[in-house]
Amino acid sequence: MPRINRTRFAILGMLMSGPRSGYDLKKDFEEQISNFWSESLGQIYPALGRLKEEKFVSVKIKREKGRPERKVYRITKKGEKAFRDWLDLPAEPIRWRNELLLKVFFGSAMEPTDVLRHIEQLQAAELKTQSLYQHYENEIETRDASPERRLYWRLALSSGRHINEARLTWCSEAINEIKKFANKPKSRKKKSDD
Amino acid sequence: MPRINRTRFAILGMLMSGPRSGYDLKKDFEEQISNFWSESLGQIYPALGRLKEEKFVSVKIKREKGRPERKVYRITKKGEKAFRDWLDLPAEPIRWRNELLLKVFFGSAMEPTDVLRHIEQLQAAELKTQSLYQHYENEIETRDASPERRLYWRLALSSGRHINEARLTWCSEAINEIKKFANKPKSRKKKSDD
DNA sequence: ACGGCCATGTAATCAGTTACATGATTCA
DNA sequence: TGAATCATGTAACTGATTACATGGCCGT
Repeated sequence: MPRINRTRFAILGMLMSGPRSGYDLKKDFEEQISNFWSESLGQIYPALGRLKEEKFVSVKIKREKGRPERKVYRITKKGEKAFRDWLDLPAEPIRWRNELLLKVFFGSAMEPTDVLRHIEQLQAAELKTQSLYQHYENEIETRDASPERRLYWRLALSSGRHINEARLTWCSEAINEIKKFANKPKSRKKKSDD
Repeated sequence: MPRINRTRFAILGMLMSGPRSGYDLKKDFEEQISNFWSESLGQIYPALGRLKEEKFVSVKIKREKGRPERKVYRITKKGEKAFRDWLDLPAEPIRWRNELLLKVFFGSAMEPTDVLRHIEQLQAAELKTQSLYQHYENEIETRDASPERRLYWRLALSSGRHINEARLTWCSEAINEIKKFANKPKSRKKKSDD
């Protein structure tokens, strides 16, 4: 069966909380859900065009002095129906493609120190992400949205925080295990120059 | 900059531990790393063709009675070099696209019970995955591989286990929070027929 | 003057899945 | 005989990113 196009529904979902331009949508995706979703402008603009043709959205051109022209899209009744129908469908499981784990899996083709380097890079990135979460959580509370919308926003964010913590835990464990392995004299290969 | 083709390196990595056919590769991807990687035959066969042209692999046709002809690929010195060069590069961060979280984020367009249904579906799937991990972990020990290869195999697997646990924790928390919200009389909408 | 942001869009390319096409063997 | 597995490949299509193209405004 053909896969459904999620970009369309991500856009419709955003338009549910008010009309926006393509450019606005891109910013909202990044500011609100970059944690688990991303769309490029190269997808957003064509998708908006198709949604327009199908009458899932309507457009109004807004001119404001001192700014370029903007095409502001508003979801229609027909669009809302389509969006709710999609919401009802079970979510498709994600397909993982994790390059770091692939490299770790092939780790025996490297020196242990090289594997450690890779994991430490992930660890550094995850620590950065971790420090962002507190910031995001505070920001939700400053947004003008209903308690219900805040609840779901918080839940989506907390999912990211849990995964982030899990990755950090794994990094520590993996680093320990690799060091333990590398220090066993029996298992070291050539290069005994230490 | 152009993205690098990871399929090629996933294949080369598999060939590092012995020659295989395209069909074998597909099975190995599924049995060993489906946890964080997947390749379809529609990608494997063309990729093998290109790797052959570039002299990263060599081919031998194997005929065994009672079985169709197989093309068995072996990594060359040149291929090993290319593989190690790729291993050295830092891994690119994964692009998340999580349809379930997208639906949860848009949860205020549904009844809380519908959001709960989605999360419970994820929970059921993750519980299934959880029960698979013990099985996989036992299997690693039965495989004919060096302690080093087993270590990295175990680490790649344990990453999945940590993420799985994190998702299950999140599911429980999310279910609780949504139920708490839905039971607050103030925040319920129409449909007071209970 | 130049960089950065606002704003829209198209084209080229790559990545990836599914369907199509073929054909042998084995087992029920 | 018909389904399942082994085995290889191509074609069609969808998905997604990046580069290209255009142009105005604002601040330094």
